[in-house]
Amino acid sequence: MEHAQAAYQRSEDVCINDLAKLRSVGRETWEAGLGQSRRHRINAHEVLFYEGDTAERLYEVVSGVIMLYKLLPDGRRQVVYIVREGDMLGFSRHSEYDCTAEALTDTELVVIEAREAEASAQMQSHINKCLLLQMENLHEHTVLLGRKSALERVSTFLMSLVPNRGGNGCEGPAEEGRPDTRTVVLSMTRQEIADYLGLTIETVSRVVSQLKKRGLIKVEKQDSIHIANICGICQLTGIH
Amino acid sequence: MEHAQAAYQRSEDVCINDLAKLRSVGRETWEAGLGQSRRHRINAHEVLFYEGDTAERLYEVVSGVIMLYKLLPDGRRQVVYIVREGDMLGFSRHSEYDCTAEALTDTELVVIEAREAEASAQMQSHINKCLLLQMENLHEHTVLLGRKSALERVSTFLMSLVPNRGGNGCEGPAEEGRPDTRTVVLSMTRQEIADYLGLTIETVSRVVSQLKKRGLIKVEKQDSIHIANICGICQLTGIH
DNA sequence: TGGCGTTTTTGATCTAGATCATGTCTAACT
DNA sequence: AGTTAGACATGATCTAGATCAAAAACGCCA
Repeated sequence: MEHAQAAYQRSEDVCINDLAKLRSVGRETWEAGLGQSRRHRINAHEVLFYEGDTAERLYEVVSGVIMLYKLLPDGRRQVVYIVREGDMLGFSRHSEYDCTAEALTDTELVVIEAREAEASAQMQSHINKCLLLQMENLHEHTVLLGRKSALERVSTFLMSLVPNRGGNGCEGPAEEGRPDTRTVVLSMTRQEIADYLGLTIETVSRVVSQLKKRGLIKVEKQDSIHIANICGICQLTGIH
Repeated sequence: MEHAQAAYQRSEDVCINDLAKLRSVGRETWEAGLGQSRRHRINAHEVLFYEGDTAERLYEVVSGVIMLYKLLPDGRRQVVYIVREGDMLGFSRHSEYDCTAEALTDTELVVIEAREAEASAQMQSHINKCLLLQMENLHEHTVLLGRKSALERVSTFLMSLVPNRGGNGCEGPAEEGRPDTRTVVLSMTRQEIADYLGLTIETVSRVVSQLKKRGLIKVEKQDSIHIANICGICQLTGIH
């Protein structure tokens, strides 16, 4: 299973929860088929829509990162999904969004009117592929939240930022001797990471410190982590 | 938001994470359009497919309950979804199932060849609706796993078995004076519930005992719980 | 109806991670 | 370069839920 889908992920810089396959039926294809396709830009920390808003539009992320979260009435927050380039958001089963969508970075989006999306078969097929991707990612994240330790959660999160590595389609380290290394940009604060991983900010911070002390990572900027030993982190994700 | 979808849920015995709307484009409609549509029956605790199996078929649950779960290599298990009547399973982004599907009760299924499903527009639309439903349920469950206490998790689980109550579309108790009461069938062992809620079997058992002591529920059989005060349980779900 | 394996409940103890409390770093301004 | 507010790290303590260990209840078949 580990290497089963390597064929889909040969391109370059494809993350685990990423989109090589989506791209093959991506924007270029369906955008032409739409009557009008508008673009929209939002800045980091702006809200695109709130949970409960009337769901009239879908969005595809052209560049940037968006988080979807839900709040409990007492203020507890859970980030339920991270939407990256090529992925979509704004799906709704009835008339309202079930999550709030907030930009983690400056973001460029394609706006798709829900009415129009329903009419286009190509669009429907694209939506379908995005939904299947999101389902798989959510299943994986459910395991993380239900059964993994803090160390495993943070390690899994770091691995999810390394293209072509960890979980399905892992290519293993490059040839012998090459350093098994990569710098990843988090584009999330410790609080946002905590709310994504079902932890507190302090626990996230402590795990990061522990990985640093073990020499597995180096914190370059708050937002940017150099992974000194990718396989080492991967061993801590709980999937081995 | 609370009462927004009441219109969809008027029929009778429709659970929160249930399917009033799906039924309107349900089996009757698309089954006729398929070349052949086979039925399949499996017994409680039989496995329909394993994680990693080649994904050639979709299934719709006609009667019974199926759980989808994932295992970590050391044996930890997380139940990621419960598939009930009218809902579908067997979705896959590439060639393999990402979860194991095991029957909780004796189950009757409609079998749909993946190739055929792709060809039928009606089927596609039905699949799409199921995916949207599952996404919403997964988002909700993500909040439960990431942020809710054991008491809140078990209460939420119980409420999910009460038709038309809890969360969206809650109708509130019947008229004044009517007992706010219902017997629900779990169709899951304590271990399966624990693996669904991200708890241990002992914690589930203790919370159930606590609810019993508080007079909110009565355990009729191991598998069957009488909720003596539905609103009382709902108050414990964390969503108020 | 009685025996037995399985599931569930209950109790005692332990611990990972939360919570509470400071201290330190960073980055954006003067 | 110096100031400052927000983000991050670290330390001390607490606790919800896990773990370990029996006991009790269930349900099944002879």
